[in-house]
Amino acid sequence: MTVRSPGRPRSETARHAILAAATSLIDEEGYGGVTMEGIARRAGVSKQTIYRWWPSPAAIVLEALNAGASRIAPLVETGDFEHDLRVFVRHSVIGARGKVARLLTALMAEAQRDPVFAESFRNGFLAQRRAVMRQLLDHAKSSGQLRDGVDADLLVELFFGALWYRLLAASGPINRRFADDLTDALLVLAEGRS
Amino acid sequence: MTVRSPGRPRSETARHAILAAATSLIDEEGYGGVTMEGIARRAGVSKQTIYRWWPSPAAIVLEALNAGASRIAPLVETGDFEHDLRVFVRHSVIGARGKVARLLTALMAEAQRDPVFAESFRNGFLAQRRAVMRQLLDHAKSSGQLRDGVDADLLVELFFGALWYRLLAASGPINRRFADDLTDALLVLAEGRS
Amino acid sequence: MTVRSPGRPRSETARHAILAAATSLIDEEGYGGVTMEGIARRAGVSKQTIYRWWPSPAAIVLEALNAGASRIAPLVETGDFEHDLRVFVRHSVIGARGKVARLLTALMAEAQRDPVFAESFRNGFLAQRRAVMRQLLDHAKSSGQLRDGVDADLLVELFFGALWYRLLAASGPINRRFADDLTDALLVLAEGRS
Amino acid sequence: MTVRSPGRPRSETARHAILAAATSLIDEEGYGGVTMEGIARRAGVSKQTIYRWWPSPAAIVLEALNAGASRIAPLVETGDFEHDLRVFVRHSVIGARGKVARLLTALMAEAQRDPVFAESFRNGFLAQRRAVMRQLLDHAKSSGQLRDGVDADLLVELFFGALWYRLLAASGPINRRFADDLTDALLVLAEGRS
DNA sequence: TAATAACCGAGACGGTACGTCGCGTCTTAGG
DNA sequence: CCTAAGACGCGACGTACCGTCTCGGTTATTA
Repeated sequence: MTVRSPGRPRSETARHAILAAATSLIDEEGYGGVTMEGIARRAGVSKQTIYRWWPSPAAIVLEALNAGASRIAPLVETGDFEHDLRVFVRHSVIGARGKVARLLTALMAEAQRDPVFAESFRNGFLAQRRAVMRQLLDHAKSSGQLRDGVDADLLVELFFGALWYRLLAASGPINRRFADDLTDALLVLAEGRS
Repeated sequence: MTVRSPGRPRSETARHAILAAATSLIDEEGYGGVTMEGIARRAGVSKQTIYRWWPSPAAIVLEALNAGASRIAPLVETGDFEHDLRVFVRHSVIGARGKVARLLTALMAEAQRDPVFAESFRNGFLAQRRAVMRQLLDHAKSSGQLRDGVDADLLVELFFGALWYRLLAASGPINRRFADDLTDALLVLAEGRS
Repeated sequence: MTVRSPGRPRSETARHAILAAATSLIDEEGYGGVTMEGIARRAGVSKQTIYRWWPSPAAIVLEALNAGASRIAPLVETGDFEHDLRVFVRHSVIGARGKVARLLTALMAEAQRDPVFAESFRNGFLAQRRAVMRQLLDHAKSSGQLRDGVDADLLVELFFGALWYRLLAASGPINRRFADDLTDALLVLAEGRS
Repeated sequence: MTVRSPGRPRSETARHAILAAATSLIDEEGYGGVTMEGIARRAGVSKQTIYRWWPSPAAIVLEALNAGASRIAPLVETGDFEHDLRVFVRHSVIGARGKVARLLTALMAEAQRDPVFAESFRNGFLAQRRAVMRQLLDHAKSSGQLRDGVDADLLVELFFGALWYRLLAASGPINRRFADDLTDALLVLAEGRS
């Protein structure tokens, strides 16, 4: 028994046009060219409609990321730690290329300017990504596939740190090779291999 | 016999006032509040003077960082790899706190918006920091203190990745404990310890 | 056997609330602050309801004026021209003070902006007021109390002109003294007194 | 020895373009269509430049009126009261037609909305016009051309009242006939003619 | 000692985006 | 058929910065 409030319902058309406009603007003009005004123009929407639902361009971009990327690196566990970790890292790395990379770097940049957005980005998106990997490590620890005394949180930060650094500092290619190198290092730390 | 061009020389007073204004604005209002206009106002300087010497606020901030932080983690090598690495990491981590942290995150954010600045920041500041650590690893390898097949570049990225991720994602404290945890992990990877 | 159209009848509650909101808004915020949006808010009424019955804020204000001021200077004729004129002028002047003054000036201002409203205001309210005075003069002329060749229309315009000028230009007090001075001047022109 | 302040001087080009844009907009779209935005567009000028010098469209229109109409009814006195009054009235009436009429009604309307502008309009333009006629009457009184006990201020208000009422209420034509009818009435009141 | 040159402050200029307000229209649920 | 609620495209508001452009003045070197 859903209760419907009166009044004209929110336009899904407008919402999609706004998200699409934001992402296409990032691609074409870079994040510096993404403005509320520009999104409104391209989406054929009034500024008021945008401000009614989002406080900033970053919030729009974040929603676009979440909408289009719910499938990024969904955790698939077989129970074989090495295999699961390798798959997770590959998905995470490969999923952070191209358009998604532009969204990600834009959001991280904006989080440094806007404390309100920073809070939602860090506690939302970033924490969630860490939690996924953390869960994988926890299961491996439970099944005795990790050596004693492994600091799971540190492994998580090493992985995401390296990935984000590649994105933000453009210090090298983001490809399968990079993913596997990272995986190997993580395995050394997690399993005590040499 | 220094060659002096004719005309009024550049005012050091103005230069210092501008750098000071930029850093104090970052502290007080966050990076979003740092504008050419605001810097000119606070420094008691005309906008023309600023534009004559810097193309953007980020360039000013970068110069302020370099000016005030030339002493950050100058490499001090004793030849004992473990010790030298630990000292380097500690200096790097401790040096990236407080006001310096605000400068760093602001610059990394701006590099995502402004491709011109990005080029100078990545190839200048970031590459230089990596080179310092890289040198330390190279010396250790030369003296046989690293196991064979160690990927020095990967170690560098793991370290700076984790440090920058802490800065940008505010995922945890930036302190000596964090530095030593990182050092331990790096040693495992570099020396094959378990 | 009154014919009633089907459907929900018009809400008198809403109508009164709208008129009251409009007049109170003029008093509190001046005519510039009277908007359809603001009236709806204050009256607790939807905008649609207002637009269904009135085309503009001015139309609402005009209705409020007519509703609350039907008793302004109703012509009372005793047959004594001087007395009747004096009474009419006094009523007209005194009746154009306070809240009514604010309504009147607002309407005259709006008539300069909105040609549609101007037509109804000029041919309705303004012409009607002139007609009342004109009737008084016609009766006096019929009974031989005006000298020959008097231009009744000019007298009407001199009176309303002076009154409106006081209202719009705030060139002096609007009181009984002003009314009687005007009356005396009109009598000179109408009766040939000196 | 004029002291010049430093900085770029005000652009006369921009000033003229703004005044011209404002008057042409009034002609073409009516006063309701005169906005800061529209003036800026038509004048090819930034909004900031307008706001730097004028607080409202009405202030621009007032300046345009003063600039273009300094020659309106400049008092020309021969000493012959009847003649001088007739000329003054004719000039005042004929000068208040066409484009000037649109400026005048727009300004009077705006004075009802904006108390700040009202003050400058009433104490500036309107009071000045009254003062001119007042001076004419004073000189006539000094030379014994007015009967005793004439209330000069009342005559002034009767004249300007009638003129403004014609403008605002569109109650009749604004032409030489109207001017002379008014003059005749004023002479009756001033000289005691019959 | 003058001329020349590069700097400095002040501040106006044409622009673009900001975030808000009101417009008049529309689409709901409900009396 | 009316009402309230409220979202919609639209356009103006007044402000903040952008980067550029004159101005009047101030130090320097060079002739």
